[in-house]
Amino acid sequence: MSRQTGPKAGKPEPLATPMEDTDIIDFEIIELFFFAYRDFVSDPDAILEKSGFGRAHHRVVHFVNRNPGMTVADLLETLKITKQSLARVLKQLIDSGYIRQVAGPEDRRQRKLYPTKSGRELALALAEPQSRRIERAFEGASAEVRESVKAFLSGMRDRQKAD
Amino acid sequence: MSRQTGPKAGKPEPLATPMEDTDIIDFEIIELFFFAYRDFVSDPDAILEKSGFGRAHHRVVHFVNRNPGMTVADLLETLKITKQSLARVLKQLIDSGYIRQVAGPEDRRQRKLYPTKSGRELALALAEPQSRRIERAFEGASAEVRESVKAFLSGMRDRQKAD
DNA sequence: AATTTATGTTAATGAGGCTGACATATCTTC
DNA sequence: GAAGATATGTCAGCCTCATTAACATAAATT
Repeated sequence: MSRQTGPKAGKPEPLATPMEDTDIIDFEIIELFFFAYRDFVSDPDAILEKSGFGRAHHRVVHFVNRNPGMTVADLLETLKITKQSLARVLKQLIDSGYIRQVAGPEDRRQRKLYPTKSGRELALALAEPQSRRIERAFEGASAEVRESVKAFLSGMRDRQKAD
Repeated sequence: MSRQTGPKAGKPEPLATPMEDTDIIDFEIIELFFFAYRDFVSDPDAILEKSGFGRAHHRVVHFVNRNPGMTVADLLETLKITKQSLARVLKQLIDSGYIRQVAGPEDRRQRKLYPTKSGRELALALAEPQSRRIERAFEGASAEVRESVKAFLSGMRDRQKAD
């Protein structure tokens, strides 16, 4: 006797059929994206935990290395977090000697952010396994395929709001 | 007078040159992937906060809908989290009537997980904006391009450990 | 009968977000 | 020059979602 007693049973019946791709919903790519990102961030996570840092530190180190001289406001805009959230992480990176602040030459209220030498090294060390993973995922792919993937990833972003 | 006083200055000099793509490091795709995922999860996040749920609930609802009858152990393996982390989230989803548990027909220690009708509806509602975003990113792409992107995302995953 | 397995539960901890409120220095505007 | 706006920093408290550790229970296996 299973519980398949029909719609008369007191409790709502559980649904046994899997949710499949439909005309409108592409579950396959949703899942691929989830797994890809989960594993993509696991490499740097493993490196970071040795220094007592986390994912948040990684993001800050990455963007400051990519855009030296960016301000705190720039970073908040990029990461889409609040300044209170950033503060703790940024303070730790500055105290640990990975990032330095310099007052803006024009506007002295600004704090322009720069990596130190060890900050640059950390960013490279974190990017290295991620880059190897990307290379592996592209194994033998043509330049056209690489461009298609970049176009796809770029298309996944929010369109910037007109201000 | 800048601080460009050369290597003799007391403190380590900040590095002003941006970190560019090299032969070995592909920063461009690393960043594209970060932004794409950040925005990809922002759609369901906005829906979930209305019901007081979070990202963790989304993941559970999604996978139970995709694989009805999966066990708690299956889910832990898929999400790569601990059972204590899963417990709270799963309990809330069961109490709210989105997921049901049924003792395994062969092994009665198992709890097989199924979506209810409203659980199915929730999963679809969460997937819908993500799927629209994917469609937008693929706008006018050929079937070959879609396959290439899927192959790329799939290649980004960890290789499964042989047991 | 003893052990292993699948699951559940409780308690303490930590990372990394959030809001709100307020402080300070500096730039802009009247 | 005073007033206001802006960029940043800081304090306090809260939330979600993850962690480890320890223990409980029921059911399967040996």
